[in-house]
Amino acid sequence: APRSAARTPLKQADPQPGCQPLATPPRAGGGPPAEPWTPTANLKVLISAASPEIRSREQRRGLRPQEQLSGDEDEKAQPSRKEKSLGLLCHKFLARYTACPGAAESSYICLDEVAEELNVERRRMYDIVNVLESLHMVSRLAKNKYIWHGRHNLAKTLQTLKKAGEQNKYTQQIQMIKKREYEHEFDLDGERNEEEARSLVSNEHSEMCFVELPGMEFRAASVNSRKDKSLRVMSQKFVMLFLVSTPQIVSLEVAAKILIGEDQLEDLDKSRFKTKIRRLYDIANVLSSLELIKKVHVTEDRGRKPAFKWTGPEVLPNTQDPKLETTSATCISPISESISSREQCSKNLFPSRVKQDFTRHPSLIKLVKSIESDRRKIQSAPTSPVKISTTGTKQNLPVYTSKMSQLAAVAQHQLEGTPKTAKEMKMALSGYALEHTVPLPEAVPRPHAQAAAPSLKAALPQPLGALPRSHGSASRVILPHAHSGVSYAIYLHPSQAHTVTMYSPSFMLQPLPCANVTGIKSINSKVLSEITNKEGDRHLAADGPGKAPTAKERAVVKSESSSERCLKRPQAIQEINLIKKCRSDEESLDASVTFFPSGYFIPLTQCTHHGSKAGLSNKEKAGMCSLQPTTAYTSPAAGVIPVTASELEAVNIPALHITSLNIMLSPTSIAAPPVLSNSYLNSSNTSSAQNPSSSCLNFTLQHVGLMPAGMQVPANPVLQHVPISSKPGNVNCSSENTNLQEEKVSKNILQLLDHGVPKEPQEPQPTTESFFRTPGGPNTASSLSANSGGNDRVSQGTLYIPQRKLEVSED
DNA sequence: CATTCCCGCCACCGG
DNA sequence: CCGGTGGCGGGAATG
Repeated sequence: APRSAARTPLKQADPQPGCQPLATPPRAGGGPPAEPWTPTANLKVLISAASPEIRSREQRRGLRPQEQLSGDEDEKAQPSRKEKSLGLLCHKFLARYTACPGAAESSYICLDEVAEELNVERRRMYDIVNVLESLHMVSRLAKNKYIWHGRHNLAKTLQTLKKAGEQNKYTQQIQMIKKREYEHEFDLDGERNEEEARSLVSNEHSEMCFVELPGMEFRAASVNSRKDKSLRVMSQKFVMLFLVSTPQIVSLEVAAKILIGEDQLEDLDKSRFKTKIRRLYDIANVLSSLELIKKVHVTEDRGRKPAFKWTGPEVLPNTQDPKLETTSATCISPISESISSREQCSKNLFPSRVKQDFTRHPSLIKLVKSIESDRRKIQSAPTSPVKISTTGTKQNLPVYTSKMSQLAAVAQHQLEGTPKTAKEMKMALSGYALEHTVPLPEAVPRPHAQAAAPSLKAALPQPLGALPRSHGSASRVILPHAHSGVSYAIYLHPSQAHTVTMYSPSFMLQPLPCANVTGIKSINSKVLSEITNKEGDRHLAADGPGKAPTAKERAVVKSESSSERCLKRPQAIQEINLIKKCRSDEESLDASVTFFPSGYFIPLTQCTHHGSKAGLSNKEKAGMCSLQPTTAYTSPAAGVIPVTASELEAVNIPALHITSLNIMLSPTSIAAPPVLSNSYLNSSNTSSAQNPSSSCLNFTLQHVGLMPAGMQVPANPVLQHVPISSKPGNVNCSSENTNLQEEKVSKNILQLLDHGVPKEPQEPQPTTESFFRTPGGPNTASSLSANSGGNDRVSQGTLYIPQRKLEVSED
């Protein structure tokens, strides 16, 4: 009995059209005339056309009661629910901004006005804007104002989201859920154990964080408001699901489960679930209006369930522009990030108790604080002398340039307006094309080319970029982004913030569609392949579900090529060493646990191997104490793993970015082909004998989150092999310390840099490659096919999912 | 009855 | 203390 039902039935308070315009709604009489405003208006028309009859019928009904008014003709009609739908509303909204070619003004959005024009309550506007914001199609400027960006950043955003999704292991999570379902159905109730085990393992839902783009990160301090709450975040996650799943179809049910912690028992949360679904519908409606997804029905054994299919642009891992180099990946930039020490967290949306169990590992991070203020200043001075070096990335500039420029710029390009007709093809093209084709806003000074475009695909690491300027309290993590070297920031939930990590892109192995493995048939494999072809060989590796061999081959190729441009591994190593020196030893161990390149949470259990409990406690503490000056500082290099350098190399974790420090090495080298990773995983279970390096890899993977610890590695032993710290206790501390120390650390680091660390490592290094080729290494992937057959739970590496017939019906 | 999802109360929160 | 935000869930409209 939460909120009582005070629900008064007065629903029609009405701004109703029928009545006279009270306040002069702008659109006073305008009922009938379709909105003139947009050229694209047609779309909406069509849409609305959807169910005319119903509406009409409805109308009459409505009129009857109290009428009197009908004096006039207009049939303004009553609304009919459909006409008021969010989707339609969203279309109207989009129409407004979408099509305007040059009008700069159009780029500003004033909620009130729009609400009025569209005649809807303000509340609804928030729904729309929030999801648009999650895609970075708009950003909030100030109180009632937003700026329209259109699809400019869409491609980047999607890439980022995809990456994030991969890091979150969404693919696996989905799998898991499906599996669970399956068990339920069939298996009577067979193994409960399994379930439990699973639950432990999995769930890492992580975070609640909001992924941001560099250019628009600002939210002025003041302006920035509520911590990101769900809708925004939920929307991003939802999108991530599409991007990572192979048939790009996501059912509401699954999405809801994932978005919820999913960890908890199900029963009780019926209501929670329901609410989640409701929200998803809201989001879905908006996304549909954007033509990013479309509703379909998935028919599985158990009946058909509502689902959505991604119709947006394919996300390509990256792009091209071989121009890069310039900025060579490496950059050292002083970043400062502030973590808000205090937590501002009040409540979390996702109440998962489990949360605590997870340790955060953010992708890159940074936590420093301080400089932030500078940044602000900088803003004022465009040409500020600050040399943020950021060499590579040019994005910095833009950043401070600030919104103004952006705005202006943005205003200009809006294209998009893809009219419905051409749809898909167009869509795909447009998305992509637009992105690339369209120059950034002129206003923004874009220093040279974008960062190099790694020819590799997504899998590759990207050059790290500059760091983002920080902002206020929210702690952000930056993700280096692929092309363009743009960095993205992720806002972490405050509580999690303290943990720092290094991000190494290399880790992002993509889980890759394991369709084969799972046994799920991808309906559209054809489609995929087509796409792939289309795109050119370039990106395919990542996505193609193709057969292992092929994929592999490609992967290999890629890596090679990539190697050229890659980073200088040696340097990286050196740096690392340096760091190590600096840092005190004790931490080292933990560090390994705590920080690892992937972002997001990893269950401590995994990390520690067993001693999760302790970890928990620490974690909590960490949160609380946020910053106390610690005496110890050591290095924050925390990210460094205790593993020896050589080992690291072996593992291919070469590039460590020490974000906190601001020293970033470009990861480059890595390019671990997704396929490989996959296979590797599989193989792991299978073969017990692994060479050290492999174990290392395993370890790494687990930590990273690629592999759920429990699942993949059959025996814990693996962990043991790893040279990691043997001390159990340390783990805990690390996070805490890290946090505390960051500031110091960063300083130290900087100092170091000044002194002797090579700043611009440019030479390419041959490193990574070798790793891959190493015999015994991951390459050996035999396994893909091997496992698929058995469905037993045993093979943990892969979840076996019964093949179900999946039919997608269009609607 | 089931699926969709509109509506708007009301808790927050920054100013 | 106010007004913008936006979680949230009842329950109406639709299917």
